[in-house]
Amino acid sequence: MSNSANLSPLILVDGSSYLFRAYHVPYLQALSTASGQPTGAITGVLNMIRSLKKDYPNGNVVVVFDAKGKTFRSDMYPEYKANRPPMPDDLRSQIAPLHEIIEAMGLPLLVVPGVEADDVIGTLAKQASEQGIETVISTGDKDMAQLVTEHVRLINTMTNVELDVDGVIEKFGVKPEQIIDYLALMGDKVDNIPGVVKCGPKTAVKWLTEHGTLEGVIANADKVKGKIGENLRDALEQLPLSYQLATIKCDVELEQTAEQLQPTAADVEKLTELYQTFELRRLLAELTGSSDSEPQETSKAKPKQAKASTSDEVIVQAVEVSETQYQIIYNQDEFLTWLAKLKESKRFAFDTETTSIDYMQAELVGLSFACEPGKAAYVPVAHDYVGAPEQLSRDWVLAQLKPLLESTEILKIGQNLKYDINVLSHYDIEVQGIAFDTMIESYCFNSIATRHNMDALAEKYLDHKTVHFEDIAGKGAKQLTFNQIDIEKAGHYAAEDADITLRLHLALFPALEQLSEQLAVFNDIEMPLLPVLARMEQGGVLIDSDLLAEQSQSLGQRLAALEIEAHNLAGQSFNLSSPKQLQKILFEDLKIPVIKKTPKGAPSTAEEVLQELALDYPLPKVILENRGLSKLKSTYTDKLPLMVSSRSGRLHTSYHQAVTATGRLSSTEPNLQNIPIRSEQGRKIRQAFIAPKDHKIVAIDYSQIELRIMAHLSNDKGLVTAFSEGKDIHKATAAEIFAVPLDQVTSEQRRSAKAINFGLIYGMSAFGLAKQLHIGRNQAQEYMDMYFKRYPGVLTYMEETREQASSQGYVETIYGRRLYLPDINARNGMRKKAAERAAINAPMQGTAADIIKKAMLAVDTWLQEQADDRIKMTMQVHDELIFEIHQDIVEETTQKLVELMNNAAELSVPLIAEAGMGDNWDEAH
DNA sequence: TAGATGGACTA
DNA sequence: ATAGTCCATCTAC
Repeated sequence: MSNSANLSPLILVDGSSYLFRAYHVPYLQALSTASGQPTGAITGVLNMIRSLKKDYPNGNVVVVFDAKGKTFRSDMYPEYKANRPPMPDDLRSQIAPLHEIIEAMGLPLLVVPGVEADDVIGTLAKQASEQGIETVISTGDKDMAQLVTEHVRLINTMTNVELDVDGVIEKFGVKPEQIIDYLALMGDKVDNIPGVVKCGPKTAVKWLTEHGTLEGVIANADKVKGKIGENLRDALEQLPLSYQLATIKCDVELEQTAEQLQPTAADVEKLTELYQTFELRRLLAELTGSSDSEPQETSKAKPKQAKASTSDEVIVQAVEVSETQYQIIYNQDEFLTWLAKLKESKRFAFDTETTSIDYMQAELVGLSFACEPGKAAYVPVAHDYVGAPEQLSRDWVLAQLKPLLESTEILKIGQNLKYDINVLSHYDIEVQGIAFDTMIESYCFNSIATRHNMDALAEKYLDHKTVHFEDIAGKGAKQLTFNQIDIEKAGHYAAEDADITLRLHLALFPALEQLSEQLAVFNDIEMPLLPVLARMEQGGVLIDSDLLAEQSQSLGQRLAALEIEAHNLAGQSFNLSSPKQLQKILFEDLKIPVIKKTPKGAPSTAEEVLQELALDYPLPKVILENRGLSKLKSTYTDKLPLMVSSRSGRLHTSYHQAVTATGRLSSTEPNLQNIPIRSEQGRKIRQAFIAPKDHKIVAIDYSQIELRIMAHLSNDKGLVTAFSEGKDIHKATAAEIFAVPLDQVTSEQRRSAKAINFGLIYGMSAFGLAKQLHIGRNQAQEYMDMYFKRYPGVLTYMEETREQASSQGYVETIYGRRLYLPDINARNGMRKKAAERAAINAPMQGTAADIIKKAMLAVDTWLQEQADDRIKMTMQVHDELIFEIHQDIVEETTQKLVELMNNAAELSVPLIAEAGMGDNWDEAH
């Protein structure tokens, strides 16, 4: 790797680019000292420097930051970076300490006024190249690609992507020396550099490939056709300026040359002090050499642990793997050797490869395993393309594996294990010992840090880019299924899946273990829930497809009639379901006044708007009815019957356990959590969710669970009392706000109170409440003031929650499930306010989610004990569980289920579940 | 053909 | 005003 000149490579760190990026990493944003000084960006940059030093042990690290104030580019072009918001205070406050730390580490630190860090880096790289010194520039900024030469490479330390000359060509499609031309053509929104309108990377590459340079493109501008050609010609005058702005200056006058910038000895005393001040415990431990004797601080006393989870950093540490050994298994001996190894290791990671992502249709094609990092095996059993080698038989392999997979002693590690469990259940294997799902580990660790699919997790936590399924199967219509993929390619992919899953577990679980409450959510709620959800998915629900077909038909007729009526009223034919066409007709042709605009600025045709317009005009009413009905038809009556499994004759959803920010489940394909209920037409769809012969549908839902949780959390005396006395809570609220006796509350007053109660759960603003109730803002504010006067405990709770969110960067449920709120201290007022509302809502919504999950566990445990196939839990809809129960035992079973749900949590107010029963879901509700 | 947009459905 | 999923349309590739 080192070059012939045998000099240490120069490692130039673009400190400012990393500082900004680290600042925006949610996981880092939550970090601060006990006294509230934010440290996330400091931590991020230091971690990055640390990993650079590890990757380039003999490298000569130099760190460069932007200086304060304007640069020569602003003189050239006053609008340069004029759009940039000022630097947020919580970032600014991290810069000086970071500089101090870097200097104490003994690393040369350059901050040169009048130019940007890029220019300093460019200058040093050029000098180094002239001396024959290899240079590596560590940056996240694509503009730096212009500096790449034979002797200068870029490394993005956050993604671990290295770019040399060929890399630049591959990534950008142009050579490094064309990068400036490329940037000039595209312009830069962020830096406010003008470019050619509508010219993105694709067009820029196309032109530069044709004409070589910006000059070439300019010379040939008159030949470019179409709108984009006009745009190019419009831009001709300012393109030279854009070129100048995009050019990194490589002749900055510096006090020291590249050669003179050498590290000095670290000032350990100063460093220690700084690390202590900023509570950078891991770095401190490394500095004082105590890292190996005490790998984790968590095994110590409790108070320390509590502190560690509020202000300290929990690091996800990946295992180092020097090389990987992935094996494809074709014969019985090799297989049995692996089997013995798995058995011996007491825990292993596995993954199934199948023909479909739909668990009801999937057929097993192969399995992969790993029990030490870097080593994994793939066992193909059903690749059937022409010329596929002979493979072990699926039945034999599964028969051998069955005892292991069903053992409660041997622990399983997987990524989205619910899928594998469902697939294997079709081969008569009931997986047990389900201990670690890496998807859920990541979710419990931080629900919003990343998506929780394997590719994303590997990139984020292992710094590893996995082979993606599309890479081996292709995409679009001609995507192959797994059985059609060449075994050698498939084998590497599949083995990597198992290996990465194991490595993710080894990285994530120890991190999770440092957060005792989240570990409990993982161990006591989420992992036990996984097989329960698998059973519900597998069991499915029964629908009456004929009834839905009838409804589709009658909806179709009504829609046709509405369409004709709408065309008549509009005086022209148009597509009723096109908001765009409707906008034109309503607001241009019919000249109806615009009430509200969409986020993009177009006049809105949303329901609330049409509702209002319907008072004065006939067309909006027709559109409204059409909208509602066509939604019902396309999403429900047409679609649901098509999704019935031919295998079971029932409808099987997928519940997702790692999607929502707050801890709720979500449901897809189909979504059973948004089946209509409000409109008359909508309820008809619920009538198609039926019980099997001799069975009843029982639906049990929690009454006002989120408000009860609010009462519990706020411990407001009035609210707790109201619930304890079993009052109609909206009515009771109305009586307080409007200062009337309970029995004199009007229905209008109750409605307002109900809106306020909902508003509270949603982190209400006077603005939002006013909109909801169609009243003035002042009036809404008066209602709120009165509410908080009557329920002061709630006000205190809200204030404390905002305060807590702001100081620690997250809020939590009563079981300690956390939601991080990266925007809680945002400078942008809108984002900050939105984060505050989420902060208010999450503890209530999330605690409700925790409680119903606990109820599901209790119910499932009881059902397993009963082992009675006349009772089945079929659906969960956030605060409601739906069952199929044989009519002979429906009464006593329902009573028992209600009791289990009522006892799922102990709050300071009663937790009440209410049951309904019927032949279909509509009747049961 | 993928992604954005605007709208509608749920708790 | 909190949290989601899914649909049709339109646009850009």
